[in-house]
Amino acid sequence: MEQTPTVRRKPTIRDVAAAAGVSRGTVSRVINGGHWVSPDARAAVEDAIERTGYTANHAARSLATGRAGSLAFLMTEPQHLLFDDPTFALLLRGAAEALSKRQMTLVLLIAGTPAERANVAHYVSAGHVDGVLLISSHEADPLLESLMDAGIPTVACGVPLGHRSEVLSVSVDEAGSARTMTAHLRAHGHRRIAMIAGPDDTPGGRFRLVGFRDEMGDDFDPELVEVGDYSQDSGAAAMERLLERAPDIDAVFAASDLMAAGAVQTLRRAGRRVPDDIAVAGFDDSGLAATHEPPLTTMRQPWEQLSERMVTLLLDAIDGRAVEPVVLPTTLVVRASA
Amino acid sequence: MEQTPTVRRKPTIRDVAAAAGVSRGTVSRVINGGHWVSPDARAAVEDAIERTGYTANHAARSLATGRAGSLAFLMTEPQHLLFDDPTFALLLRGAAEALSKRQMTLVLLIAGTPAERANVAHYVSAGHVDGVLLISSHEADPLLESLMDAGIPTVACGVPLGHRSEVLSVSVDEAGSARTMTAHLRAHGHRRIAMIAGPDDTPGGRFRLVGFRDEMGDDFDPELVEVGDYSQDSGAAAMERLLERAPDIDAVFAASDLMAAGAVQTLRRAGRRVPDDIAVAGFDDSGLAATHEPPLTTMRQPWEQLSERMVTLLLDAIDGRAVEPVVLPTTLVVRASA
DNA sequence: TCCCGGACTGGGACCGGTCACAGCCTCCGG
DNA sequence: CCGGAGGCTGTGACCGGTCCCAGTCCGGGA
Repeated sequence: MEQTPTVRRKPTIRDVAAAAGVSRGTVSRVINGGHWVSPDARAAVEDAIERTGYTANHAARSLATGRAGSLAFLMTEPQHLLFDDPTFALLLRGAAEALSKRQMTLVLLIAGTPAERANVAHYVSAGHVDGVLLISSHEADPLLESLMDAGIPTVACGVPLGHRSEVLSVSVDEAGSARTMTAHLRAHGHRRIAMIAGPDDTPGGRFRLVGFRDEMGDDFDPELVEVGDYSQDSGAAAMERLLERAPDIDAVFAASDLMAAGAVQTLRRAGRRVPDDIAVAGFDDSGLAATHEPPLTTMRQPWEQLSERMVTLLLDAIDGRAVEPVVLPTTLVVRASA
Repeated sequence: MEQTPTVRRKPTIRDVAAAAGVSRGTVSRVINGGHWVSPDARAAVEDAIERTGYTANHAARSLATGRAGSLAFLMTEPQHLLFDDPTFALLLRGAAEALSKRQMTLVLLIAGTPAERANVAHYVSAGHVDGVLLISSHEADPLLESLMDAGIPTVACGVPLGHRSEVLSVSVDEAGSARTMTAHLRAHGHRRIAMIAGPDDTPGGRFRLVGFRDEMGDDFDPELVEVGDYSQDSGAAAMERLLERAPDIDAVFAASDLMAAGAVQTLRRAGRRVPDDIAVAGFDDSGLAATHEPPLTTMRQPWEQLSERMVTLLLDAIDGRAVEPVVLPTTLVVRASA
């Protein structure tokens, strides 16, 4: 008789039970906290787990408990932003770490194309994930709407515009942050302050502009506002338009560090020195702000907190605990550019 | 009698079967390709799926088939690289898209701390994923070793150093690329060419230097080599050391765009103009190369192909098809800096 | 007319866990 | 000596699919 090669199967909970001389139930109890288990049994099971090299089967557990043990990190921005904008990476990393602490995992979903967007809700319902971390939604995003209709626990990054108010979100105080930065610029004697705002259909685009306008008060001049899409190129282009229209501006507040970098690029080409001739301020305190030439004065978003709070909020919502949107403060970081 | 709120359960395959008037087996067959199913039955099932809003339960399928339907994107670099280096984002996005085409998902794993690294192999065995895309391994990485020991299909990005040769990988022709760039610099009349190499325990660090040295031939001067860790700061620091040691260099070849950017920063501070006084070349053609001031001459890595090939290679390995490591070509992108 | 094979279908067993319940033992109070 | 309460344990049912085998139906060749 020939010896079968014995393709050693992965040990299951039954193997562990047999090895420990107890039942499946007891093993399960030990694995999940271990209440109502005698010290002897617990020791035997732990020993058996060690000996057999047992690892719980995730799919089986998922099936039995009805929970996936993972969350989706859903990005809906057009592609170029993902690999240009360092803030996404910050959020992603933070979320992954927050989850790994909890023995859960992050599933990355990119819904850039309309086709991809269309089946995200469907896909998410398939039980892949317990909830969704929605990154950067534009106004009245149908995707968010369909997630909510499907009853999928969702937490947005930034207050989603144009939705029923119950949408959960973690955001920063956009308007207040913009007021702080504007006040900083005014305190340094700048009067002709321009703003390169973000898209009006994003919270950062809309409310940072609101804060800027409020703080400027009577000095606010709509001529000095241009809009970009947060990218460096759009900042450079906006700066060109501003310079053409109002060559006398003495400060620029951009709604993202990338746009600020673009503005500096344009200004340099135009022969203006930063900050001597014109001050430039950004927003985000993304990685590039500190290494930029000159280093950017900016509003620091609390990235670690943002992702951590998004995760806790979402998990609370999933577990049915009482939850409400979170607003975090930002801090002014003064560097050389303004 | 009170009306129970009817918490409508998600429809299962049995509900569909009942609605279509067929058996579970037939429904399952329709879902999976639909061979050996009569046109009538197929139509009835498809209609029933539509009506009931059925979505396959991923965990159940996973349990029955023994496949997770997802791959891990495992990053082992120290944290700061993730959010500084845009190349990671490129790979990540490419991999996510390649998988979404195949109805699979990407699970993001970050094993930065030793503790995290320690249980990755254990974790991966839990059945979360079918295989691992390993990003950026340093020499003789014990993590890779334990993944291989555990029999987990793994594909590395870049040829892992210090391992048995059977490790699957997708990489670019590092040495050849470096020769191409070096030849380009020499063709433009540069003779005192310095190199800012990557860490010697990474393939990009080691083999790009090899290519540089080979191409330089007798003109190679070990004095003109400095090592960075691919980050912008390290490039700036390396450039400082080079300038101090050999003020007469007329070109610098950095093993990453970020380090090239750092070098330009240092050169600018030192009052040297790029490219007039000194040429600077990078590597990667990451997003920043084109928008950099001046735009960077660099070697373009075929990012989309890299991630796509990593995924196909890994899936082939998982399915037990014959596979071997892949090496892709790079292309020289000439911009203003060199 | 019978038999056979191919197309199609139904249903039991199974994947590896969790959960709820029943049962056991032991100890204590009445 | 009995009843009962706790602490602990074992077991059957179940989660929602897939797989595979047995069976039905039907048409065509002998």
